[in-house]
Amino acid sequence: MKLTTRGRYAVTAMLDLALHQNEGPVSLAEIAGRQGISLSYLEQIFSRLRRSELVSSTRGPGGGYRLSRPGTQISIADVIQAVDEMVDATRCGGMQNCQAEQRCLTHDLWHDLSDQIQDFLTGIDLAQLVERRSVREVAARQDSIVVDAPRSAPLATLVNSAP
Amino acid sequence: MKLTTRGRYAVTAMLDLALHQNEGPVSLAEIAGRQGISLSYLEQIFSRLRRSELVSSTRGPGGGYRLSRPGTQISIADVIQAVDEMVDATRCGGMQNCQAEQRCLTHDLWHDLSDQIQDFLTGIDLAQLVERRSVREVAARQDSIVVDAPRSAPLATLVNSAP
DNA sequence: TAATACTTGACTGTTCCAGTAGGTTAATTA
DNA sequence: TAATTAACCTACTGGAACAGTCAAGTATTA
Repeated sequence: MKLTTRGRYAVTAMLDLALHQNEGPVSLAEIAGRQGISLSYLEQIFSRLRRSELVSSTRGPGGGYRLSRPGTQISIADVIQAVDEMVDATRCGGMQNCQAEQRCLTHDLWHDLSDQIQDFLTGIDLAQLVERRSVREVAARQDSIVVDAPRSAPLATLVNSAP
Repeated sequence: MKLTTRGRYAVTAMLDLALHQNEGPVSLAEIAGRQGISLSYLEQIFSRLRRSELVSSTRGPGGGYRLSRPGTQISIADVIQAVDEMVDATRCGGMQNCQAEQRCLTHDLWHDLSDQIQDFLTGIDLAQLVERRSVREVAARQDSIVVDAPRSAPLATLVNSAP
């Protein structure tokens, strides 16, 4: 089974992206600030998300990331699969060589469980999450608070309007 | 999320126990031999299963373990919970302090996923597993091969023949 | 050209799983 | 009573992978 902080961060960050997409490209520093995730770690995560073509990036000032397709077409399973390996509860990873090259006693059980999880995560997309009341509530709270982002403290662009 | 080899071993061993219960107490050496699990590791696992009162033991020659209640009353969730910590997909472990002492953006999502998994694992008990064709097939295969389980090197004896 | 911001890769500390090793205690059998 | 069997317990270890850091590079825009 694979479901780690990295996967959770990835979904959270993608959801943040979906929430702020209308404002143009979203920089990782913004996401890091809002969601309380290490910027450097986010960079690693988005490198994988980009390779899986879930996001596209624009460089330079004012640049950042955006979803590469509508939120209705990005499932939670897509996101997790991009950053963690496939969610799979079997030991053999679906192969049937769990015990001495043969199927182990509980192979089918874990296989069924994997399907269960997979179906659940495939059945939810980013657009659905954005609509949820609980998500909107937390998002509103986060937007009302300005948090500073680490690294070289490029605070100016977040807080100040005048140079 | 917590679903490791230990949890899988525990379920497999408990299922083995359920399958051979009618023959009296089952020793860990037998289970280790049949299921290809290290004996020492099994001892650790059964120590937890015993503390959770899922199995009871008798010492001495002819001793071993038996289920402490009917297989219909032991769910897979019970077993996994006994050896791994609670299966929980949230980071905060159900508390709502995932981000700066507040609920994080995706808290509810992971909570729902946890429920999903929990329901699935709670809905299956050992007796049901015993009845499954796929289980009976593998069990028959395992019973037809007599393996002796030495203290160390459990896998080597399964594969190699003596020179 | 300078500033911005994405990109990449190497590196590190920590945790925890999976497994090993050795011993002790209790019950049975000879 | 001694030897055998098997549960019971504690400590230790190698390795993997996660979570996170650091630093240098490259592309884009003002």
